[in-house]
Amino acid sequence: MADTKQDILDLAEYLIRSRGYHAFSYKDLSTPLKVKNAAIHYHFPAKKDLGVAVIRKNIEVLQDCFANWEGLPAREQLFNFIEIYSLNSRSNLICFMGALGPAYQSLPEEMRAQLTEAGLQIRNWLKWILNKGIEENAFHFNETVEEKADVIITSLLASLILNRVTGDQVLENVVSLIRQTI
Amino acid sequence: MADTKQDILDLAEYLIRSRGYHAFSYKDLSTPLKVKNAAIHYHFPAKKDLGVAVIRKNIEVLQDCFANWEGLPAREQLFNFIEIYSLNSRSNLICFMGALGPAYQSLPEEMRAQLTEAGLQIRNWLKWILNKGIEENAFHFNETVEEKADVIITSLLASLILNRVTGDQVLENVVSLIRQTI
DNA sequence: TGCAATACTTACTAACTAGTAAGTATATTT
DNA sequence: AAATATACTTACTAGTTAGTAAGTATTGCA
Repeated sequence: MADTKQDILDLAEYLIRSRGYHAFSYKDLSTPLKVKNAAIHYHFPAKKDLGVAVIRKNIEVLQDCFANWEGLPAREQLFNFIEIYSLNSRSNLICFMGALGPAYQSLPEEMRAQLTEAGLQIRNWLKWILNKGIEENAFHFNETVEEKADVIITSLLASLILNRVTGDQVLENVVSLIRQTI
Repeated sequence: MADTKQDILDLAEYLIRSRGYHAFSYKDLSTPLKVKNAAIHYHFPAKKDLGVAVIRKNIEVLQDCFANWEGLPAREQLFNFIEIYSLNSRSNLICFMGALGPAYQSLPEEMRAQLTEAGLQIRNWLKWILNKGIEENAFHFNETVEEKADVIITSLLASLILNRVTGDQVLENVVSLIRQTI
């Protein structure tokens, strides 16, 4: 038996991350999955439940990554994190934060709360890994970890967006600069 | 006589930059402006015409800025450019590229073309001003101008997005780092 | 064997969407 | 004064949207 719920969630994530939350409908899910729209409402009563589930899934995947990297040198962990964006770029997907963040003010409250939590978690992990790298004498930058963390997260996030708009070089340039200035 | 067309365009820009292209309707324009939806179709026959007009307006405003700054030292021009983002942040607006870029694949072809053109123009100006600053001995960075330009534009763009999601410090941190590493 | 839970489908709706055709008031030009 | 252009309104539509109530087939369990 096919896991319809998982299929719905995976396709919803793909649609959100390639078109945006407001640019896909239940039909965009039901037609390719060959189910009726009521089947989607059975698993996710409202569209916002689908949105929340997609954000939660992304948070959990990230947390699993962070947990699996535990013990690795800070430099390696940071480069693994950056590699996620390169993989996204190759499959022409932007990250969930880049897809949903711009529409923040038009999102249901539950989605906004999850998005804020996700953003804080990623930022906190980045600050933590930068501090760890400083302690390990692996990173040598003069700015504060808050400044460095915010530049890394923002430039990676927007690179995926601009890659689609102006071409494929943006992420490569950004990754190259981060590697040189860390 | 009120300039309805300009009012429509201004409100459409506000709605796109606070909610996104797919999250506003003709009703969101007609109700506050106290006109009927047909009045909007009179000035902008299709929704995509409104989208194209908003992008074009933003391109022209930017080009006017660049023209007005001509003659100023590169450092001052770059800081003026950064100041635009601080102003946007204070009025809780993201830039048109941050609002429309994530939905790129779901936008009408005419809008995509304008968006790509806008992205290339901004990137080219940034590269040009960075080169100018190097010639003036005002900038001292070791990376390529392409890398530096891409990090500046992406981190500013995404700072406005993350400021809304996680709080108000992101843009300040990013601006501080850019100023230190230029 | 019967009961209940799970995972749907069928069939529907109310609200909203962008968009249009035809009419009207006002200002401008000839 | 008549004709024309501008800037709308009125009144409508076809299609889409998320969402629901009721029915059904299948599975696992007591």
